[in-house]
Amino acid sequence: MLEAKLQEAGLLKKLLDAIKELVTDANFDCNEEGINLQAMDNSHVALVVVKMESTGFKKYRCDRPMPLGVNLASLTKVLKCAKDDDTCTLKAGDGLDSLNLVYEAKNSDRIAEYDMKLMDIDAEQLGIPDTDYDARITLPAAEFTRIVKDLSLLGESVRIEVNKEGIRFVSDGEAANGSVLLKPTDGKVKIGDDNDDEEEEEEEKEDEEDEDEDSAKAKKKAKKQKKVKKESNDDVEMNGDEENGDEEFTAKSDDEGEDEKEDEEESEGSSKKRKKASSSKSKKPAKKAKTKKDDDEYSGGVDIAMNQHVTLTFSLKYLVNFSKSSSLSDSVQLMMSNDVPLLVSYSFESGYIRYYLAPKIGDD
Amino acid sequence: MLEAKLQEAGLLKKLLDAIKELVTDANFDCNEEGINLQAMDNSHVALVVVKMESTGFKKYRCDRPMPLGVNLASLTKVLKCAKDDDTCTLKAGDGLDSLNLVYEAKNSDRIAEYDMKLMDIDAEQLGIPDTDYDARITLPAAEFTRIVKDLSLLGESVRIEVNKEGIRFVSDGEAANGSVLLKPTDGKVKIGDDNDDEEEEEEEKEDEEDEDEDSAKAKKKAKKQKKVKKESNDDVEMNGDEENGDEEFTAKSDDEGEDEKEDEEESEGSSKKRKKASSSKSKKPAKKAKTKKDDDEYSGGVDIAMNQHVTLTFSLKYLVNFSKSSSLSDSVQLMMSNDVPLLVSYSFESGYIRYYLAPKIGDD
DNA sequence: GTCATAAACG
DNA sequence: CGTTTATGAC
Repeated sequence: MLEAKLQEAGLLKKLLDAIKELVTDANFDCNEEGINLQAMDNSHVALVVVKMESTGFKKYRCDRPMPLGVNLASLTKVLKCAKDDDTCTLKAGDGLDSLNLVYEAKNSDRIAEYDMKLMDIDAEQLGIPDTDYDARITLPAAEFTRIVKDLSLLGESVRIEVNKEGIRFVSDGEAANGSVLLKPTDGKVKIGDDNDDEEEEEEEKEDEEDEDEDSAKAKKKAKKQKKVKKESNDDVEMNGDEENGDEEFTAKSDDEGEDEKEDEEESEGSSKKRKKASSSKSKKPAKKAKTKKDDDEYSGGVDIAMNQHVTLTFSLKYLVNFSKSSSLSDSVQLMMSNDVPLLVSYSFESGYIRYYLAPKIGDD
Repeated sequence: MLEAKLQEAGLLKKLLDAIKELVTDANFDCNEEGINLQAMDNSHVALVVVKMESTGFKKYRCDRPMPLGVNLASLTKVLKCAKDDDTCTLKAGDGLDSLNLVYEAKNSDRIAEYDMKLMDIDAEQLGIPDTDYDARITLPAAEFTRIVKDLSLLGESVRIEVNKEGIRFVSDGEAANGSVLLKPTDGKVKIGDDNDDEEEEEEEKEDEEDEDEDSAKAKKKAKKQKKVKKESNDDVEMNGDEENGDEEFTAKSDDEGEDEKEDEEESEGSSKKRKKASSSKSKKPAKKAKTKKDDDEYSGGVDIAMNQHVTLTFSLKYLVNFSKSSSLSDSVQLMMSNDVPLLVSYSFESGYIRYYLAPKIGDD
């Protein structure tokens, strides 16, 4: 049995607005820790992951894991019937095939109740590799939206380049080419170990990257992990030691709604520190508090950390779609490594929405 | 000859916006008391009645009754040429087949003049029964709009239930069912005689409703009439004694533009008080002042008075259409009796727009 | 306010 | 089936 009371229906509305054009049906996997959603987009090109932690709810109770198969168009309609500041209580019985939503207006006698049919969705859950990203960029969500929208007017794709200058978005179109460069607000691209206090190391890194990246990386790994974790502004880890770090999503057949955690458990064994850091992300109150703090404190600037130059090309159509999530957060993080899917992450209080998009091959 | 000067062209614009999608052509029946419009919607399911009392005009003169046959699309176009705060003077000559409109900007030398062709409309005037409604609900117009729009996302029809809890709107759709309950703002559904000062009678009523409604009603009729009239916040009578109360519209062949008044004269004879109250509504300055006062004073709450439980089902499409009139008033009144057309009424200074909609039979 | 899509109409 | 019209997105 699930009973989850959200203080503001608006959060759910925004989440659905963000994903409903990408995904038609998806399981809301509810368990005691919260609600997770994971789905490939309709054309099976992008992966959407939503997490709403139980602590983000005013009331939360879920006795046992329940995958709630939802048609997102239906849920969107039902949520349209809520005002943003209504409270929203989700209820689902163990054996029932419907989701009950109750909206209560803040200071009013209006109570609206909806019952939405659920469906069985054959969820091919994907294992999300816990990638070592070579570049992490935090920028204002509105800035990202603006850039991808602008460039989408010119061409189909955008090449994103991260180097010590900053991050550059380049689109070549029929009629015009466009290039947008964002420099880090503090003027410094945090290089290598993500530590801008050690300037000499920064220099060292720059040289290495252009010649012998792998050895440089290997050499710095252990240090990087700690430092990135310690000072980064975000929930997404920039580095890890797993050998599967650069692989694409691997299909899994289970349906247990704790995929991310399980992935970590399955694939990790080499680094105790990483494992701890990684799983704390999805469970520990300490981490949640940090997320909230980050959002509240986000200053509107551009922050760039990288281990090596990254250049990737993506379909703008998808990035534009992802950028709809900017209603959920002031900032967005881009995580990139060469030849690895881009991770676009919007964090909100007690949760996040993340998108993974495979790069185009070649440089079309 | 008609000459009617409206202080604000905006009023006419709003009225046309409200009905132009429901009705294509209609007679503006002008007489010395004002301008009335009465028309079935294009699919002959709903009835629209508009009244603009002469006192609502800055200048008003109409020597003899004139039905002005107007294509509403044309009039809408012509009215688009006026600014909302322009004055608008309507002129029509006795023998002429056109309507002259003059717009004068408030503090300007701009005078615009339009002539619109009139047409002969074979108006089958309908006699509107002066129904005894068993439930009267006053609610914020925006709330009503919101509810019917929301529910129209889910299904075609809405079942409206009025009972001592409040008013409930229920829609069953393919993907989801919805139910919105509005409780009266003061917490009390005024039951039976509409008098909430007599609590013990309220209790008594509640019991009666569930068992022997007719006798209870009969017993209380005389008192109800007075009290409802006295304290109700609206222009629409909730109760009356006529035997034609529960009949549907009856077609009339005349075309004289004073239908409502004539109806009253024709059908009433039993209750002097009612007649007086009813006709004063459309004529006396005292009543107009009250209407205005009501609008000004409307507090935004939900007020419910009922004699017995009412449950009716309506097509949401029409209710959504009706709710476009909310630009004309902050509040809307719903008047309902079982098996009788719903009356939806928006009052504005010196006039109103009303819609009648027959309930669906069965409960589909 | 304009545009694009979706429903309604002929 | 094409046209027209209403409604929602930008």
